Amino acid sequence: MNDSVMRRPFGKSHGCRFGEHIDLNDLASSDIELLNAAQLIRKHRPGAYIFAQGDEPQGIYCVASGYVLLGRIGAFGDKIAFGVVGPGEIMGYRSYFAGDRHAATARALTECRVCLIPGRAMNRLLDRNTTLGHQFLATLARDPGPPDGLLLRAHHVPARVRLVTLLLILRDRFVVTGAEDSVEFDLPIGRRDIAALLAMRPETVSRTIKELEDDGIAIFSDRHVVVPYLGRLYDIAGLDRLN
Amino acid sequence: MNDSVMRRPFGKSHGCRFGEHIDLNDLASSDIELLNAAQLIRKHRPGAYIFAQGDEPQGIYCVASGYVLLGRIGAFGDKIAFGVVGPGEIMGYRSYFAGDRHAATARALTECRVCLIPGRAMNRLLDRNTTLGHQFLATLARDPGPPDGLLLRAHHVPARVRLVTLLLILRDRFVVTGAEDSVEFDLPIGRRDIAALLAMRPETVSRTIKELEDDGIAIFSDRHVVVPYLGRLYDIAGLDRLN
DNA sequence: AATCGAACTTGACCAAGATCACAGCGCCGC
DNA sequence: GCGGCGCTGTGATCTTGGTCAAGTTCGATT
Repeated sequence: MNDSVMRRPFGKSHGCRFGEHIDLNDLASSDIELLNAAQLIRKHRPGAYIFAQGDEPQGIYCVASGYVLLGRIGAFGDKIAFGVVGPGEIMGYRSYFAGDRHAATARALTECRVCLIPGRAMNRLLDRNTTLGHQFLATLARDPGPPDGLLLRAHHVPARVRLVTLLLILRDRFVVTGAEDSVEFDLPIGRRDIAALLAMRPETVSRTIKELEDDGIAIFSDRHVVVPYLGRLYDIAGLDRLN
Repeated sequence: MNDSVMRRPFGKSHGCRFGEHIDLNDLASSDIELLNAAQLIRKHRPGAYIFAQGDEPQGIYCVASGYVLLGRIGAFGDKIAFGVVGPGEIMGYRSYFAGDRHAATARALTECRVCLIPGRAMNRLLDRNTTLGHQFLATLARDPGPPDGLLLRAHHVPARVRLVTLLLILRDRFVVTGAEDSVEFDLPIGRRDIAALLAMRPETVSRTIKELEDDGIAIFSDRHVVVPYLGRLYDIAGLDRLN
């Protein structure tokens, strides 16, 4: 990758509008100077990686020109793209603010120029300027972010795994007895709501519960659940692929 | 609903910890007084609605005790629950910060006490206290939020609808010609990436494209797309159910 | 030109889960 | 008690889209 690095004055002219909801006009000129001094603009050719899943976030990226594809690799090795970022839009901010490693990979779709606002500069701006903070809150709140949790998985992951995952979540909250490796708890919701939570039909919930009972993984009496070997739940939720 | 309203001093003791990532210890005592004065605590019985999809957000809710089920009704009338909120956790903040109406419905699962921090007080706190702002940024960044967009729909919505939705999204960005009701544009990505975006297989993309062509809805030549009647795309993406 | 390979298409088959239909069952009001 | 209603379990069938296995096209490399 012969991506080149260069500096350019910050302003509306070069395309870094910072997305729809963030308006640089709200920045004081001293803030804009800070941006100018701190930003790094890089040029990428199609296919180049701008950042990759697992990387430590360096700051916030803003696409000046061209298009970028966001994707991620799920817990099961499923590759999924979930967004296209175009001129004037920002990316990478979710992981940055969360303080986690990047949950997504950004790959140049076309030739493109991307500028990076280093985290240090970003934080200084946010402390000076509460309006900018409000705008970022709004931007984050509107952006659904990378698909994760039950939902994405819902697509490729069998019903049994989804159900077991839900059991693990509810276990924490509604435990009755927690001896050794076995657990006993009460579901706060009926089959109907379980079905809704897992995006499937009540009938399928019934059948899947029966499967779990047949396999000795959990015993259900109405809303009461007994799990003899908690480890098995983790096995199923973690990586099935085998069974 | 005989949900009662009452006031209580704000502090760690009554369970309003504001979620994992937000620590009220960071607030100055004057800020805490502000919270005490502004908050409204309500008691709800199981099944009661705390807020409903489409409501105008009043502020941010914090569950003091009990459990709340979050759900939403999709564009197609599909009811889906997507989370359970327990003691010390906050909810409703996404819509509040986004400035949109609530995208979800919160229903009491058990008897519960929920306190509401009105928006006005919230904003004042945020302006005084940039640390709190950072904490909310982190909270928002970590919270996947209500499932929406292509992904949730992916589950119940047929491949054809997902593909058409993608076409509508890409149309905006890559238009070549935009006469009257017909459009012509170039896809920035290949079939493989389309498949990844829509969480399906390249084979299925091919087949679905063929269907669309057979139905005269769009004509594909490699990456070039011609849509004679744009309205039809909206029909398919908006509410199929008929076809 | 010959070949290789990547991206795409097409067809046959299969499996998971949705749908439809119906039967228990508990609960509530009368 | 009786009758209805909503939730739940069970069975039969169907549809969607994933999987596997060949082709096809096209561009790049030698």
